[in-house]
Amino acid sequence: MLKAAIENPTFTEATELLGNSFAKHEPALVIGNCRVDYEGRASSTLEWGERIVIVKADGSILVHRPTGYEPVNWQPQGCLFQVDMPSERVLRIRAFRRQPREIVNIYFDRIRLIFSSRLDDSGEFYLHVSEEQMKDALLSRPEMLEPHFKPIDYERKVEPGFVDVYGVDKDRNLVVVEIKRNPIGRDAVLQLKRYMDAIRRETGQFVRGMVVGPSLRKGAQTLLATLNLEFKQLSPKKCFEVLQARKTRKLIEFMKSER
Amino acid sequence: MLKAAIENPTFTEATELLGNSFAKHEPALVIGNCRVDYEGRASSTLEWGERIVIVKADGSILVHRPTGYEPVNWQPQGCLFQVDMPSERVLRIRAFRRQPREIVNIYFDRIRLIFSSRLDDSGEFYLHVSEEQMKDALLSRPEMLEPHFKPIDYERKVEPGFVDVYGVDKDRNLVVVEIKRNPIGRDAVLQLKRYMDAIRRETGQFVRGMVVGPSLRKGAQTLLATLNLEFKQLSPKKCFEVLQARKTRKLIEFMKSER
DNA sequence: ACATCTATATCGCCC
DNA sequence: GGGCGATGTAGATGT
Repeated sequence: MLKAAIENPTFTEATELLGNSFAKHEPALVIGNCRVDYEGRASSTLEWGERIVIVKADGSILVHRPTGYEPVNWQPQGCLFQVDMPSERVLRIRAFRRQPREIVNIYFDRIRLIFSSRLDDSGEFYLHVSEEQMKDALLSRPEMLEPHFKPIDYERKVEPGFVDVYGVDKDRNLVVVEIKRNPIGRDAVLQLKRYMDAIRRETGQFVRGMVVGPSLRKGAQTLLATLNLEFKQLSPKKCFEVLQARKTRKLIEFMKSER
Repeated sequence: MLKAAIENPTFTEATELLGNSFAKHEPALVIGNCRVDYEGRASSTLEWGERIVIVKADGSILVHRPTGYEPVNWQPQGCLFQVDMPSERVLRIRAFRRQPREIVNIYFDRIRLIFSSRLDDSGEFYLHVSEEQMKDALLSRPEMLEPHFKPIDYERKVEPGFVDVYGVDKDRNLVVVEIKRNPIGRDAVLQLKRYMDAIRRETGQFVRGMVVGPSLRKGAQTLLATLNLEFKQLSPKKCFEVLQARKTRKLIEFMKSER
């Protein structure tokens, strides 16, 4: 049984551990004194120094210096790794990538630490300004949609699904709003159209339709014009700020009431 | 004396090692089961899983999952670190940044490996462009040589070898260009002279000669003046930037078809 | 596969 | 410090 971590391993130990790691597509980590060559779209050399090298399960590799957010050398996922000893005193890690054809060679003359183990990471990652939260932000500040817009209802059930936000404009026209967190495509526009048709059938009134999101995708622009619908730019960032402001306002009110 | 690396440390050991590391602004590395919260321009949560955390000397921090080129959470350089134990079973690393105000909190419930040590890395990093690529860049943007310069051919065969670039200036004088990636020495100047002589014999016309490269070495300067030749400064970095514009390919294909 | 757009982009340069 | 541009950008999404 191989140990997961070895401090100051011999090159033979390191070669064995890394070879095994690459074969099993397990992540690995090497800290040591190394030199790095890159050749591909551009080419680079990095002279001797102590760095942290991370080899990942998906075939990506990162070389990190002791400072700086960005890796000094890297290879995105999908490349092939090799480990060998060009001489008794050197261990080489080779990361090869096709399309574009690029190679990163890392030569170690001293290894301080080597670690290799399966890492069990199935935890979900959430970026918090969801479509739901964007809706909350818009309800909290309806004037972000347009001046004098008044929301009547949200997540209103109609034939094909739920209307995100539903309200009236300054001329008392009904407005149906479809919110998207990501750039708006043709599908979102057609979804809005279906909701509008349902609301029009239900009320018998003229209905304005608006898609709200960070930006418009190529095809959506023309489709909007064709269907005579509108677009209002609203970024998750802006919504995040609105929600933050509301949270602090509520906190202040709460503190006042407790006083 | 603290060890640089500890496998399966207790939280007390880890807190001590990391506290020491942060105080001395030394890089540190933690591998373990953790949960991550981010709050700032946006906000995010990452649920439990095994990851690699790198804390750097300049106040940057990276949280890497076992796959993917990019860190799942991070903080750029210049933030403040804290380590503590909110409970006996949890170790927290806190990375705080002002402007924009952002916080990353990492909670570990198990630490597989911890490493902390000064890393000695003073090695230079060079981003290269080959002589060939410099030629491509010059063909792509001939005005970099001088205004109104028009290339006619490249790698043209003459008696002693291949002329890098061959063209005409705004007064229709022939121009022979010799490109070097490294500082230009006497040898490169003499090489250019031989090419010029060959072209002059071939065409019977007056020929201007120019060496192009990042800089001139001592002896080359005087030799250039003696032979009445010219030097144009052009760095590999500049060429690299031009090549990124990607106009090169089209021009070369055009010239190939015209040759 | 290729083009286009986003990013907690980061990083550098200039003002 | 703010604005703009480059990045071996990487990564996602639509064609």
